[in-house]
Amino acid sequence: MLQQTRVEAVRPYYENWMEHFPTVEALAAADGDEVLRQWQGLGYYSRARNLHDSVKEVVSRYGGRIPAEKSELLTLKGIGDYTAGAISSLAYNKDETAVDGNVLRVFARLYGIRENILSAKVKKKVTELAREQLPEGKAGVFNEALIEFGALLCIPKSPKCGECPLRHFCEAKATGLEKELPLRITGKDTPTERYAVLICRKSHTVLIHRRPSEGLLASMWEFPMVRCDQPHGDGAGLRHYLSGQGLVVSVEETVTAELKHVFSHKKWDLAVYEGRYVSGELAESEVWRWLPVEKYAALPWAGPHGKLTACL
DNA sequence: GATGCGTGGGG
DNA sequence: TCCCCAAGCAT
Repeated sequence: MLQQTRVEAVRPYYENWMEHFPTVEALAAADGDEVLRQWQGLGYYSRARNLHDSVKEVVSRYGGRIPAEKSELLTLKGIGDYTAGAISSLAYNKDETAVDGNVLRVFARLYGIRENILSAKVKKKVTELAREQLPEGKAGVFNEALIEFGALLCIPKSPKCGECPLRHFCEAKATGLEKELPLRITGKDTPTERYAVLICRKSHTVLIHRRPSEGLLASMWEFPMVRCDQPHGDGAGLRHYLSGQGLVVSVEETVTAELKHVFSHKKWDLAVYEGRYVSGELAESEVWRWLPVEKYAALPWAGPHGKLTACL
């Protein structure tokens, strides 16, 4: 859960998770959709699938005990160099490094590394430095201290150098680069897309759609959507077409407040998706479903849609 | 090596 | 309001 995610964001999910799946056996036996549902809203949903797969592997291959050896941990889905090192050192006190974003930042400043910390080259260099410093038999507390140090003191912006016990040894501080380092050079920025969401009601059911098992928000359920920032996926044109059919449909953009307003009216019954007419005759399938309102809570919902189910 | 993959909080 | 970015991994 903590991979690329803040502790504050994880905490409530972790607490809830441990109540639902208190043991590896319980998680291994759980239904995949239920696992995804408990992860709903946390992001990076492949982590949930990987964790489920790995825990099943731990039960079937390792008798329910998570391996201590890094080489074995690395064979599990969703466990890479950092997580393998963290489990091996923190849980079993093996002499392994655990270089995460915090440790990269700390070493970049401490050693004045003026290179992109997102590169494999710097990651390798920092791992070597950490390996040299690693106190034999104390890797667990050492790694945790490094990580906590980065999370609490040597923070990304405005590091707390005044309280730092290492301020007299820090290359970045000595050269006045403590706010410039570490260097993070990313690629091109992510383009924005706009979608219209359709709320389509038929008696006491609502039309929903399951996303593909790979890619963005994989396997999550959502309300039907159409691009509304390009000519061939125009939400306004869609509304016009549908009203010409004598149908009552709502087409709104993905703004939570607007969708709450849409839900409050409860009078829609049909929709169009990707230019194809979808009617009450639409057969239920793995992908499309007319879902009774009371069953919403049982499914994993994509992004903002998950927060709307309470409105139904 | 570069890119896709979420979400929410803080400056 | 906008931008940055947070205990990475898979492809």
